[in-house]
Amino acid sequence: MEQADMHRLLNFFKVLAHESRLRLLGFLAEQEYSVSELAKLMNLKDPTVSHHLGKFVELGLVTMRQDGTTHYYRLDATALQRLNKELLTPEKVATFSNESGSDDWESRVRRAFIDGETIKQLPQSFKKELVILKWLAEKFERDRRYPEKELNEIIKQHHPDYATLRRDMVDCKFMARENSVYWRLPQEVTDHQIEVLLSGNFQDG
Amino acid sequence: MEQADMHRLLNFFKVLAHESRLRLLGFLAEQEYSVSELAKLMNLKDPTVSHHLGKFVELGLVTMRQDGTTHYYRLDATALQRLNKELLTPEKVATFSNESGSDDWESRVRRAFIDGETIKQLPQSFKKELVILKWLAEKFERDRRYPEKELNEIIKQHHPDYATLRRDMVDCKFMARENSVYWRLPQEVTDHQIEVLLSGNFQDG
DNA sequence: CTTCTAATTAGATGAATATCTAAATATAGG
DNA sequence: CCTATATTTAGATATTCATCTAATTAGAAG
Repeated sequence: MEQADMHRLLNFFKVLAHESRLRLLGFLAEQEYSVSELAKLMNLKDPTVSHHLGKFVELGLVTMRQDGTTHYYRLDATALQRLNKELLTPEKVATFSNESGSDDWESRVRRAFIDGETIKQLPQSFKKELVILKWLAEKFERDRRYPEKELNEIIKQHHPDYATLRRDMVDCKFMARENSVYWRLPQEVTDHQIEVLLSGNFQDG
Repeated sequence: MEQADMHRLLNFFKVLAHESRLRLLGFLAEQEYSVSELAKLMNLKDPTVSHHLGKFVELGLVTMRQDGTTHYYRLDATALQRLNKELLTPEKVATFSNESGSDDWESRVRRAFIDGETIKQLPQSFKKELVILKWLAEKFERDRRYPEKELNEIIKQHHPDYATLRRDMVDCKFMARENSVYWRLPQEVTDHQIEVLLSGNFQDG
């Protein structure tokens, strides 16, 4: 659904994104014209104009009526307004990334940076990295001790740079470590540490 | 004014008329992203994304905030709505052909005396000639200076009697002249002069 | 059926521009 | 000052598409 909308809009923009066609629309907005009339007015050849008009008709922006061998084209003004209003709302635009979603910020961050079980890339922003670390931490049971080697293996299933992630999880107190053995810390400890880290660090929202 | 509007709109469409950029907008609608984040998400190289973002910023659709070496981009949703509403009304579109007007008196005069790009004959009535002069004046860019020879050539493309037309355009202050160089005058100057000339001069309709 | 005119379709060419690589710039940290 | 990283700029290539000419289709009238 999003993709259909997006390609409809894309086509709309592509059709209107040329000077000749905008000027053509200008003529057609006043009254109806035949192909050859328009060609003379615009200093273009008939086939060129015909080609442009075809795109308009395909879009539903312009209609044609035939009289003898002459084809008269005119603008459908209601179609213009309809397209104009219906297509370009911020909510629609938000769906174009097909990483869509009407849920909260954390979900959006996860959807952006995690694909299934693999982290596509590490965010630049610390706040966003926290979301990823939180997700990663969930892969470890509480009340269990992980030798460094095992911890690395688990992280590697989600992202190759296990060293960075391991360090950051410790720094943010998602995990603790002693003698190369790691374990998950309680929620409150993590939350408190994050608050501290963020307090000097006002980034986006 | 018409032409400026039209080129603004044209640029707007050109910027939005590419799939990569629409998808980019999709991401930016949700939250802010850095260039490299977007590049990875879209499977494009950083310079490509930077290039697209530049166009958005130029349009005023997207804003950037810098943190260290990282540039965060985000959508200005109000700008989107503003552009969307302001630009694409049927009345505006009608001006793009610079053969304006639906079926008012001016349009009828033009249709009577102008065929395509050539003036079929000069009207007898001063009021009607004004319409033709106005049309002719549009063939010249504002903020540009035309040597008399070039001016003549351009007028000759529309009517053989360039001398009369040149004189009348100056008289009605469509154009000004100094040392055989001509340029288009601002709308208000022309309008004012026409009012003066017409005030003592009630001819037909 | 032939001819004339208007429009469309097909195919070729050229211009605009999306994307890439390489180089330049700017910022943070040692 | 030197290195490392994020971005931008420059320049090259490739693709998309506007426009043209030539050929085809379709209607109107002899």
